[in-house]
Amino acid sequence: MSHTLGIRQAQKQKTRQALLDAALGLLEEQSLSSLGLREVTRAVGVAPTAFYRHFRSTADLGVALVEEALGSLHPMIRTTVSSAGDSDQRIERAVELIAHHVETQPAHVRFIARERHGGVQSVREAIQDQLARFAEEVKVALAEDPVSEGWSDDDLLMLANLYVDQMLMTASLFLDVLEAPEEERRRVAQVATRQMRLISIGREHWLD
Amino acid sequence: MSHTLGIRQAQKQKTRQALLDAALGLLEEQSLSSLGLREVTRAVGVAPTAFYRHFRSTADLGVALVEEALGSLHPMIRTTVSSAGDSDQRIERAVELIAHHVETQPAHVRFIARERHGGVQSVREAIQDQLARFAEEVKVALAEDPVSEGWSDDDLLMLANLYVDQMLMTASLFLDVLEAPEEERRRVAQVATRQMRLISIGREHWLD
DNA sequence: AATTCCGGAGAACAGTTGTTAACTGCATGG
DNA sequence: CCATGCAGTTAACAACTGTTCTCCGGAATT
Repeated sequence: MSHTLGIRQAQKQKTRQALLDAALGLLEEQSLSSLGLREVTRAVGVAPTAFYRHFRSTADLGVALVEEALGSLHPMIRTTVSSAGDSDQRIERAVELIAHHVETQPAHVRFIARERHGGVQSVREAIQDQLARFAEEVKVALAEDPVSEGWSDDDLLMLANLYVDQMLMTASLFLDVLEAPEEERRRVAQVATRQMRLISIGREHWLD
Repeated sequence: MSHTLGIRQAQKQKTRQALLDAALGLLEEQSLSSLGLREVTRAVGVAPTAFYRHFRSTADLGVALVEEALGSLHPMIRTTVSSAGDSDQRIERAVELIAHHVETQPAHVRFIARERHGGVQSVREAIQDQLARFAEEVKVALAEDPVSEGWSDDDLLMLANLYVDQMLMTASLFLDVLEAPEEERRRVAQVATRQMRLISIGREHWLD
C-alpha cells in the first residue's frame, strides 16, 4: 500500500517530527500563544526559516499537534466504552487506561488540557472537533448497551459528553500527581473511579 | 473600620484597577504566558515602568486577577447549593445563575477556564486553591442535606468536586455560545441541566 | 511652611521576535 | 548525465520585549 518515500521526503518528515517534538517539549511550561517559531527551530537545531517549509505559523503547528495527540485515540475510546464485563469492571479498566495513557504521553495530555480553552482559536476548534467526534463515538457505543433502552438520542449524547469531559478531567488530575508518591496517585484513581461510578448509577436510574 | 484613603492611595488603586481591566481585556484573545507588561501599560496609557509599582510581573497580575474573579464568588456558591426547593428546582436555579454570571462577567470566566490549565504555574495554583475552597464549601453544604445521611467525608468531597467541575464545564459551554442565538443557548442550558440532574440521581442512589 | 515620600515619566540597554530575500547543495525525474 | 525542484541556510530588517537608572511633581508628614 503506502509507497516507500524517497530519502528526500523522509528527511523532511523527520525534520517536521523534530519540530513537533521540540514544540511539545517547550509547551510543558508555557501556552501555545507564547510559543515562538524561533524558539522551536533553536531547540531542533535548524534555521528559523526552515520552519516555514513545514508550518505556516505556530498556530498551524498546534493544529498538527492536536491531530497527533487525539487522532490515534479513537479506536482506544471505542473498545474501552463497549468492552465486556459489568459496569464497575469497565469503569476500573477505563480509569487504569487513562492513568496509563497519562504516564506514557504526559506532554500530549497536558497540551490538550491546556489548549482546550487556550488562546489560539484554530487550535481550540481543532480540539473541540476531536472531542465532539469522541462524544459521538461514545454515544454509538452507549446506544448498543441494553441499559440504554428507551433513551432519546439527545440524552445519549448528553451522557456521552459527560463521560468525555469526565475522562479529560480525570486525565488532568493524573497529570497533577504525575510526580507524586504512589499513594496519592492511587487516591486520585479512587476518586475518579467513584465519580464515574456515581455517574453510571445516575445513568441506570435515569428513566425512573 | 476602613479608613478613607488619601487621594494618593486612591489614585494608585485606580491605576492598579486600570491595569487589571486592560489585562483582562487583552486576555480574551491570548493566554497569560504571552501577555506582555508593555502591552498592558500601553492599553492603559501609562509608562511601562509604572507597571512595577503595582505588580512584580504579569504572573503576579494574573494571581490578582484570580482573586478578583473568584474571591467574591464564595457566598454565591454557598447560598446556591444549600437553597430551598426540591432537587430539580435547585439545579435549574444553579444553571440559570451560572448562565447569568457568564453573561455579566464573560472575561473573568474565560480567564479562569483558560488559565486553570494554563502555562503559568503560580496562577494555576491560585485557581486550584480557590476551587478547592469551593469544593470544601460545597461539601459542607451537601453534608447538611438529609440526603447525605450515611455518606463518608471522602465521598462527600468526591461529589463536591464533581459538582464544582461540572459548574466550570457548564460555564465554559455558555461562554462558547455567548454570541449564539437564544435558541442554541437554551439548548446548552438544557444539556447542562440534564447532566446535573443525572449526577443528582446518582447521588440519591449512591448508598443502594 | 519645610521636608520627605512615592507614583509615574523618560531614556536607554541588550536581546528577542516574525518575515523577507537571495543563496546553496543534493536528491530527483527525464 | 544533466536539468529541475526543493529542504534548509545566511543575512538583514524593523519592531518589539523586560529591566535599569535617573528624574519630576505633588501629596503626605512634621
